[in-house]
Formats: sequence, structure tokens, C-alpha cells
Amino acid sequence: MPDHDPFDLSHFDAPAPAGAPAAAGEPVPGSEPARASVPPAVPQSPPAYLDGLNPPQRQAIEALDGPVLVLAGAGTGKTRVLTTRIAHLIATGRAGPGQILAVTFTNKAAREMTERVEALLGRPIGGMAIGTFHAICARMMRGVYGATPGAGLVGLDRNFTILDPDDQIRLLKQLMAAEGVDEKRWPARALAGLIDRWKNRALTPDRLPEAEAHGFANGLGGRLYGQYQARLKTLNACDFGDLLLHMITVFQNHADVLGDYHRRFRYLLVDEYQDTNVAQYLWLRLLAQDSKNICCVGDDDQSIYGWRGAEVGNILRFERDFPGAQVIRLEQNYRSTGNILGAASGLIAANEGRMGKTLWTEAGAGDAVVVRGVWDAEEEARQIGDEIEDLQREGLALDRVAVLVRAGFQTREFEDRFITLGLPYRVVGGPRFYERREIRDAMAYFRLLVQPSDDLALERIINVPRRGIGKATLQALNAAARAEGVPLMVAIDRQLRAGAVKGRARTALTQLLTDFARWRELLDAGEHRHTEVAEIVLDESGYLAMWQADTSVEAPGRIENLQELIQAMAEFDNLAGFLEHIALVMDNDRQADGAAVTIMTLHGAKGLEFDTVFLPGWEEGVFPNQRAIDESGLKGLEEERRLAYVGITRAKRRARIYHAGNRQVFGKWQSQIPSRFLDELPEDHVEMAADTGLYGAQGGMAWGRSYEAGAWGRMDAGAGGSGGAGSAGHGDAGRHAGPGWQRMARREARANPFDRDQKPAARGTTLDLRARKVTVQDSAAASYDQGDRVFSDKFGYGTVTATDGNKVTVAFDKAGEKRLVASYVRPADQA
DNA sequence: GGCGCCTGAATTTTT
DNA sequence: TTCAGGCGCC
Repeated sequence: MPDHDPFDLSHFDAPAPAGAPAAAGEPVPGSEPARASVPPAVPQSPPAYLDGLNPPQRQAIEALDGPVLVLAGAGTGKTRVLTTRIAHLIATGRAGPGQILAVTFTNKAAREMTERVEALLGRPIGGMAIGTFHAICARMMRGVYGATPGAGLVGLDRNFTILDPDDQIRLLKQLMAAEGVDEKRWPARALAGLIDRWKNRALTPDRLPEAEAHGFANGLGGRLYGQYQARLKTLNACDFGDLLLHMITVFQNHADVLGDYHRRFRYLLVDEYQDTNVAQYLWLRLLAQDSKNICCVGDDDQSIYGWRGAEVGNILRFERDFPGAQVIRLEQNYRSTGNILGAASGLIAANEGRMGKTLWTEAGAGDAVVVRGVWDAEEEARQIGDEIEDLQREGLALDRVAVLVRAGFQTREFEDRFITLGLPYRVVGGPRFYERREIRDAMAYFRLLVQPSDDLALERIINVPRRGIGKATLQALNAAARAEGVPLMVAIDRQLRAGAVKGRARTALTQLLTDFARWRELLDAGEHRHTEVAEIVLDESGYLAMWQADTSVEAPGRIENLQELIQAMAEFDNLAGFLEHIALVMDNDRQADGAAVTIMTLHGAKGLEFDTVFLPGWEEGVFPNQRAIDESGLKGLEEERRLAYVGITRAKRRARIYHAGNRQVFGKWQSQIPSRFLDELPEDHVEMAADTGLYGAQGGMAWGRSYEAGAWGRMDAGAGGSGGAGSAGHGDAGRHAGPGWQRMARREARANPFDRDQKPAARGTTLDLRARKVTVQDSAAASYDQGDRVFSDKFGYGTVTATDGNKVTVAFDKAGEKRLVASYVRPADQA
């Protein structure tokens, strides 16, 4: 990517509607009134929704015409501005709902925006286009907004399917196999990623720079990309990236269509502008080039998606692209205390090339941000668990607490610990609903109903459940399909008629085809609701039975998910509409029942806020992540720093940062150096609580030892506690000369000795824990006996080996023996 | 055609 | 260490 300037967009000068400038961003004399000269159409007494806004917020809302960039720092009321602006547009009659286009990145954001606008206006807003980039593009492709459907203009049928990433990989594998590419050296996944990045940069196969086209599989990259696109067309399908790319192509090649959108959408609003990639930027620019009424809201300091194509540059160059743009800064923070803001601001100041903002708050200083060093990851989890229990006892609701990790693997230690403590938690993230196997399988059935030519769907389920159709059979069928140039389904039919398939496969295929014909008929006849048909399909195909017969831990959950899928389907008029919803809109933030601690990645936390935030793992290599630095150098480091900034600014009242001296990485013990970010936190706002003894005089051995071979795994830290201080340390100063060591030493000097004296108990975590009585309101505990079979969502089936108060010890079939709070398991027969 | 072993890799993730 | 995916054997 570095050898290509993503901003060299000269080849993209779009055909402009007659009378309009050739390219966006050129000043057009007299075509637009200067933005400042338009008096906001505010009625005599300002409407109630403007109450309580601070001056910049109000300015951002009332500057309706012309390009506006709102730089909204963390917690400065960004969403409020965006939604109020929409309400203002509508309430003042400046625009009808149908003339407004609001784009977001996530469905959640789109949903929230809709809800809040409706709340402001006190009525539902019909006809307004709010959605993710992809959802809006999909609608444009299908002609939902009145203009010619984009699909037809790029060689697709209007009912095209949106490929899921799984299918995408399978398709690529096929193409690569045909080209004889060694899949070991050049994984299909890598090509998928490459294509995705090309699409993020709006590079169609014909526009691919020569150098990049030959950068994969001995120069076959570009060629495979072209083949992939061609294959998608024959499948009447497109992938996520195509949705945007196709629409850009349409805009560029069909001025009349673009003109239709110009006439329709007079006001554009963009959320999280710092996350836009080149394709999204182009798409926006094309849509905005006529009215120039585009309002982008974002925060360059919260740009954390560079690795997936986001261009912070888009925000930095806004004024250049949209001359005369107003730039409004929202700097008053309504979320956090002074110390939290101070710490975060100090940290982010280390980044270069920022737009620059100075956040301030009227809230008091509050608690200092606490930085705490611990022995290892286990103790990290233990201390955080303890702290959360303390907070809970003080009356803090658990859903106001979050543990924000850098990477998914870190969640495990916390899950294990919280289960042992009986501390309710939920892990946010993980596979999305529609990524689950059972959902994809079911979807494949449904897709085939709607779209018989969906070969990928057929390939997916042709032998699921097992029908005795193996690789060889499928290969032969695929070959036949390709030879005749027909969809797989048709080829199978022909082969069967020709008597080409024999034996078990023949019976199975005949059955499958008649099944599908029957189901399709059922659907078309319209006598049954599509949900009923869906249930019939899952039932008669044997798919449901397959899971019912499955005794694995996951099976019950899968059946539940299938039920949920059908339930979600009920809200749609037809299957096709639902399929799109699943592909583009369905997310799985099912709200947890009851208060629970949230465990999630820092990325996942953007846009959220919590009373108290725990930030574990601030160690070199983990955070900042080594790979980010290796792959993207300073740019990567700065993105990591922004991630740290995002993490701290999630906290309203308390932020607590941890770093462990030792951590198991890929199964090997490693000593860890505290994160450089810790040094960048301004001292005035931070309390260094090195109270575990780890960094004391003897504590230095934690790092001294790290240079010795092999001692780590064997380190007995006194029942896993922080007792490392008691072991003999080495005082070899020469070994402690590294930057990490020095930082640590400095930190130790800064640590508040008073704090240490005050809380001697905290030095011995193990002791501390034993002394503490964990109270969980749970009477179920006593109901288990030794030998009982139980089930846990996390560990699966197991047998109770001991009970102790509200705790049970269970020997899990797969996960081994665990001691945990009884409420985390239920009798096996209730699994 | 299915199961099981072995090998290699292992951030972040929306749509 | 753990997990997924590929390959080879039954």
C-alpha cells in the first residue's frame, strides 16, 4: 500500500451533471451562497431541542448549508449534535426526511440515530435514509431510492446475493486451485484480504497498479482478482466491498443516475468520519458534489481502523476537498472527570499530525487514573476481580464496569477468574450471529430457495446434513456445470436425467432436488408465511434433526440460534428482504439479562462509556501490540496510542490500568516490560500503585530474571500470588539498563509510598483473597452432590467432584477440573 | 466418505 | 498453549 497514494484520485473525476463543476471541491462562483450568509431558519423562540446545547454544538447544528466538519472529541456530545441537526433540518422545513442521507458504520449506530431523532421530533421519521454505507449502497443497487437500480448497470440482477466471507474464501480457493496456486504458500485468506483492501481503496481489477497486481502468487494476484469478479457476476452475487465499489462505478458512468441522487439527497451526514476508507470517501464526494451540504462528524484521535483501510487522511484533508468548509470543534467533555481527561489528553499529545483539540470538563478532578503492576496475568485477573467486587459492595452496578483488552485472547483469564468468583460478566464480541455455522447453513438453504443459481450456497449444504455426497461427486457435478455453463442446480438436474450419477448419491440428489422444488412451490404459492416455509425447510431437510442428534456442548445453543433466526424472520414480509437483513444488518448485541461486567476489546468499546474501566495488559508487545509496530511502524504505534486514548476516555469516573511482569504468550512464559504508554501519562493525573511488591528492592528480580534462560515457567509465586518478592533476586544492575527497566525504576520512585503503608494487605493478594468472603446470592449451591452431572455454558458437561458452600468443584469432560460458583452450572438434564 | 492426527499459526473487525 | 484446517488412513 505504501507505494500507492490513496489520494491520487485524479482518475476519478466523475462525470458531473450539466452545469455543475467537473470535480467536487472546486469553488464555483455564484453557485452557492456563502455559508455564513444564510441565516439559520430558526423560529422566533428557539425550539426545545436546542436547549442546553453549548455554543459550538449549537453552531454545528445550525450551520446547515455547505460543508461542515465537526471535530468531536470523546464524550463531547457527537451523537447529540448529529441527531439534533437532523431534527433541525426537518423541523425548520429545510429538508424533508426523504432529502436527508445519514451514513454510519454500524447498524447499531444507525439504529440509535433513528431512535434519537424520532425522540427529538416526537414522531417517527418515514422515508429518511439512515444506514450503514453498505446497507445504503445495497438499497441503491436494488433501486430502493427511486433511481435506476445500480445492479443492472454493473451486470447484476436486482435480486443479487451478498456473499458471506466464508463463501468468498471458498470461491477464491476454487479459482486458485484452477490456476494451480499452492494454497500453502498463498492462502486464499490472504488473497481475500488483499482484494478487500483493494476494494477499500476503490481499485477495480482494471485499475490495479501494475506492481500490486503481481504481488501475489507469483504475479497472479491481479488476474485472480479479475476472475473472482467475473465469477461473482455469473453467480449474480457481490461481496461487501462491491456494494460500494459498484455504486461508485455507477455514479461515474451514469451521470443521470448520480443526478437523481443529487436531486433526492440534499443533505448528507456522516458519522465517524475518521473511519472512512478511500472508497467511502469517493462515494461521499460524488454524492455531495452538487449540493455540497455535507456534514461529517469525527475525531482523528479516535481513528483506530487504519488496518482495515480507514484513512485518517480523509478527515485531515476535508477542508482542502471542500473549500469553504466550516470546521467546528467540540471540546467540552460531558463524560469524564478531569483526571481521566488529563491522562488521556497527555497521552494522545505524543501523536503527531493531529487536528488538535483541547478537551475540558466542568466536572471535578475526580480520582486519579491508577496504574498498577502485578506479577502475572492470573494475578491481574484476580486483582481486577477483587476490585470489581469492592465496587459492587459499594453499590456500583456491574453493568457500569468494563474490562477492556487489547486482544481477544486476553478475555480468557478474566472469564476464568470471574466464573470462580461468581461475578456475572459478559464477553462482547466473538463471532457475529450470522457468522455462526448453523446460521450460515440455514441461510444457504434459504438463499437457494430464493436464488437457485447460488452455487456457493448449494455447495455448502449439499452434504449437510450428511447425504453421502462426497468430494468426488461434487467435483464431477461442478465440472459438468462449468462445461455447460449452467448453475450447479441445473447441472445436477441434467446429470440425473442423463443417468450420469449412480447409487447413493443419485438417490440423495434426486431427493434434494425434489425437496427444493417442493419448498419453492410452497413459498411461491403464498399459502404459508415465509417463516413457516423456513421451518419446513429446516425440518424436512433433516438439518434440524442433525443438531438434535448432536450431543456436543454447542448443539443446544445452535438450535436456539436457529429458532432465533426464524423469529427474526417474522419481522420481514418475505424471505429476500430477510436475507439482506441478515447479510447486512443483523448484529448480535443481544442485551444480557441482568447486570454484568462487560469484557471486550478496546476496538469494541469505541463509542461506549462506563463508570469504571479496567485496562489490563499495558505491556510492550501486548499494548502497544508488537505486530502493529512491526507492520506499520510509527503509524501503527500512533494508532495503538489512539486506541489507548479511546480506552481511557471510556471511563466516566475511574480508569485503572494494569501491567503484568510475566505473561504466557503462545504457551511460553515471557517477562513483560511495562508499556511505553504508561510513561506518557502525565504524572499529575496518575497514581502509580505498585503495591504488590513486584517493583520493590527485591522485586527487580522480575526483570533481572527475565534475561536468564528458562526460569519463568518454573517460578513459583507462592500459590500463584504476588509472592515473587520473597524469592531471591539478582542485583545485577547491568541487566537492568534497558529502557523498559529504567521506566519501571522511575515509576517505582514515583509510586506513592503512603499508599503502600496504608494498604499492606494489598501486598499479598493471595492472603487478601482468602480473607475475603465472596457473597453471591445463590441458594442453588447446596443442590449438587458429588457425582452429579452438570452443564456449564462455558465448559460443557462435567461431573461434580466436591461441593463447598456455594462453590462446586466440577471435573469437566473437556475443560478439566474447575472450582466455580454453583450458579454457573446447571443440572446436565437442563442443558 | 468420515474420522483423527499432525502441523502451523496465533491483533484489532464492520459490513 | 490452543485451535483450526489439511491430509491421510480406514
